[in-house]
Amino acid sequence: MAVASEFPLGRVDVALTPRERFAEFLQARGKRVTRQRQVIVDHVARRHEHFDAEQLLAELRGTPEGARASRPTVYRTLAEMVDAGLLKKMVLDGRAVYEHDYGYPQHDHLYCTGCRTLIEFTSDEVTQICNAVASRHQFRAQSHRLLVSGLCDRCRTSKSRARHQDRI
Amino acid sequence: MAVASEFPLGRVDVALTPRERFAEFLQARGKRVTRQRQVIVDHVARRHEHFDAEQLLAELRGTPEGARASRPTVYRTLAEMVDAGLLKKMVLDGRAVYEHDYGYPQHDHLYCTGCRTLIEFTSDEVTQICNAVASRHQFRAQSHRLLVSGLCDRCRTSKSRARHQDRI
DNA sequence: TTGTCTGCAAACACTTTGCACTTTT
DNA sequence: AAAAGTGCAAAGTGTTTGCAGACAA
Repeated sequence: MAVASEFPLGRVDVALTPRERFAEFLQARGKRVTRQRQVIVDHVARRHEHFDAEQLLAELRGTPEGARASRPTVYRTLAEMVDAGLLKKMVLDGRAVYEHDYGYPQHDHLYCTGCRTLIEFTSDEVTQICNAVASRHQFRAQSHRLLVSGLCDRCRTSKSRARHQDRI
Repeated sequence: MAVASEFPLGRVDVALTPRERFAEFLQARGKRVTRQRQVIVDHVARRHEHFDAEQLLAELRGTPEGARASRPTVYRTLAEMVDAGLLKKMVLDGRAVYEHDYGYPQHDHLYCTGCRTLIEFTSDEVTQICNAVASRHQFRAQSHRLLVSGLCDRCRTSKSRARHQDRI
């Protein structure tokens, strides 16, 4: 059994910064480039791990007055960033989790149900299988999401075993 | 590119009926075999499609007086059935969706973002890839979930295009 | 100026919980 | 009789919305 190449994921060369790309997207839609939207893109661009809306909100609360945004605005802007192709959204344990999409290669995840850590991996084969299956069903595959859940080395050997195994 | 065998999914021979297996599970845990729990297993066993808690609840509302169960009981019992290995739970569009697990082969899904239909397919290769990736990361893979989303034939050609593409 | 955006508070959908009463064992 | 389960109403959680005032174009 062959498995596609795998490598540490990182930023790939892209023409525009996330901020620029978002501004472009907003303008194309007749939306406005507001202070809040910029604060959010910039902050998100600085992060490199997965995060959820409340986490982001909490982080913004810790920044100077002028660099904050309210809860509704955070939610609204995250949705726009997904539309803009800057972020990818997935639902885990009942809440939405975001990760960078812009300038990052397609990848999937290992999820440790013990410590709730996400680890990224890539596999071209998965994509190929998706396409093959889709065409067999007259489907046009637009994307796929593969989540392999289990226990990481640490959680497997530690006493504090996995809890949330039912909430994939 | 080779893709694993694929076949219409159906009930596989198993020793016990879902009702019996659930009773066994309950007894093993010192839980009681109540009228409501039986009503729910039986009803679920009769269904063969994917469903969510509110759907099930609505269906039970339409049955004779003695064959109903309250919302909390439905939610509690579905969780128990997942524990018992009778049902599998997945989260789609923000709500939990259940499908049979007992006596059914492992499979994955195509999801049409237009009409929100789920289509099952099997692929041994996916499982193999999961295991290979997991072991490379010192993970013990317990399960995986692969969702290929896109548009089915009908939705692709109809005018009413997909909406909810962001809520996988 | 014009129309969009923001933030507040309130509403939401889905799910879970506290508790007095009922039922299984 | 003892222990666990049920249903009701109420509380939660994460997320969305209506609307008046604030702001970008």
